[in-house]
Amino acid sequence: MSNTAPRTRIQQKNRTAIMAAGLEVFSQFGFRGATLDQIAEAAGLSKPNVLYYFNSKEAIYTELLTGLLKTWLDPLIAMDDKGDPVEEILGYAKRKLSLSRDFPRESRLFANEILQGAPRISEALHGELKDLVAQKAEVIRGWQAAGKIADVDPHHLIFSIWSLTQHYADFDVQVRAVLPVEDAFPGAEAHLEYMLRRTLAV
Amino acid sequence: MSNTAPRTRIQQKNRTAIMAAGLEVFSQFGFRGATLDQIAEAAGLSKPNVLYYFNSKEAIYTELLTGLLKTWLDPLIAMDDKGDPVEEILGYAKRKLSLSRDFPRESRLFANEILQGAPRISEALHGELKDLVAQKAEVIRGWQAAGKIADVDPHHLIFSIWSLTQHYADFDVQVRAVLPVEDAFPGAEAHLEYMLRRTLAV
DNA sequence: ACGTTATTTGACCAGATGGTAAAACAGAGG
DNA sequence: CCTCTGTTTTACCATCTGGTCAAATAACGT
Repeated sequence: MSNTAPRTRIQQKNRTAIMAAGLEVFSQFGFRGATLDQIAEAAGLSKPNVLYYFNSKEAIYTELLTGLLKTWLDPLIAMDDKGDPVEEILGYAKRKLSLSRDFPRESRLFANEILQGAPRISEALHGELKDLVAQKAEVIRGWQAAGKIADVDPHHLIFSIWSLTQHYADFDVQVRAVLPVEDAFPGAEAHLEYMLRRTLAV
Repeated sequence: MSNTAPRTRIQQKNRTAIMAAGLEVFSQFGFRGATLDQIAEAAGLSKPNVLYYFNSKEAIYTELLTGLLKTWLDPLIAMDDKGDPVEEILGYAKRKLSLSRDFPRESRLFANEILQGAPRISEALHGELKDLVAQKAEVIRGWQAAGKIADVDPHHLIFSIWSLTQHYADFDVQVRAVLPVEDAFPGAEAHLEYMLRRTLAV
């Protein structure tokens, strides 16, 4: 029943509700810490009813995860080797930061999976992700060879963008606890832009 | 039995073994995902024997967590307002990166706790941590007023150091999957130093 | 060697957890 | 009204989980 094409309207609705509930619960407790009862309650369904739409707890989780990966890679894919180097990299970083602002639970779900050793996604990490990063690292090296940006290690540059942006979603409660202002994102974006412009300047 | 002062040598040994096992298991699965059986097995003890030394699963966890917090704050405490600003900040960042290299499980345990909403440590976040950061932010503002470093938001500067350094411990499997070299840390340190020097330069 | 204390074990328990089976129910088409 | 398909519920199960208890065993001081 966990196929891709939902038939009826009610299936559509309930599958969506379960996915939303799963996102909420898995992102907070990780795969092992989350329970079907929690998910069922959050979705407003009974547990067996949830299992009518998804074969298992794991089916919900993996479907969430794979759906996520695409969203997570898209901003990097959009980085264009024909654009202005600094603006392309900055644009990528800002898109990534927007993801943290608009989809914090998705970010935390992903973070949880990686933290726990990525048992259900390591294949994609060694495949899709590695390839994409390698390809974009080449683009960055091209820009560096042309003298357009400073000579920093492309992989670590990408890591630094990941970490700087995801931090505001994944460590949200810490940021909130420490920061004297309500909304962290305006300051975060300004700081991110400043750091990156300075780092990339030739 | 979860007091601070272990009496006999055998208590010392077993409590240490349990803490080590707890660190291993909790850092991988988070509090809810970890089980006493896993911890007991990792410690080479029976489950009731573990509970002879610690009253509960939670007792192990909280003792780990509080012990950790100190280790985590020390590098920031050591940042001296009387030293050279750039070198002080860089020194802090490097000490933090060393923690990620030498104590990755501790970092992941902490990350797991924050990710899951920090239910058992939010008090410390709003107290000790917030105060310490506020105090060091003042130090940084002092350096900026004296024209020694660039005018970046002190809080976000600290966040960026946290995220850049912890990334290599918390997202270890991702870094390993993507990076074409074995050891990420030499490159990470060089990149971190480069970024920070450029960011802080007046 | 002996009694006392510290440690370890095996048996056990109540509740939670992922999952199943079958019956009850709802809705659409004839 | 009836049947067929899709949906939901009730009752249930095996296993796991955190934790307890009392008995067995090891250490230790004398």
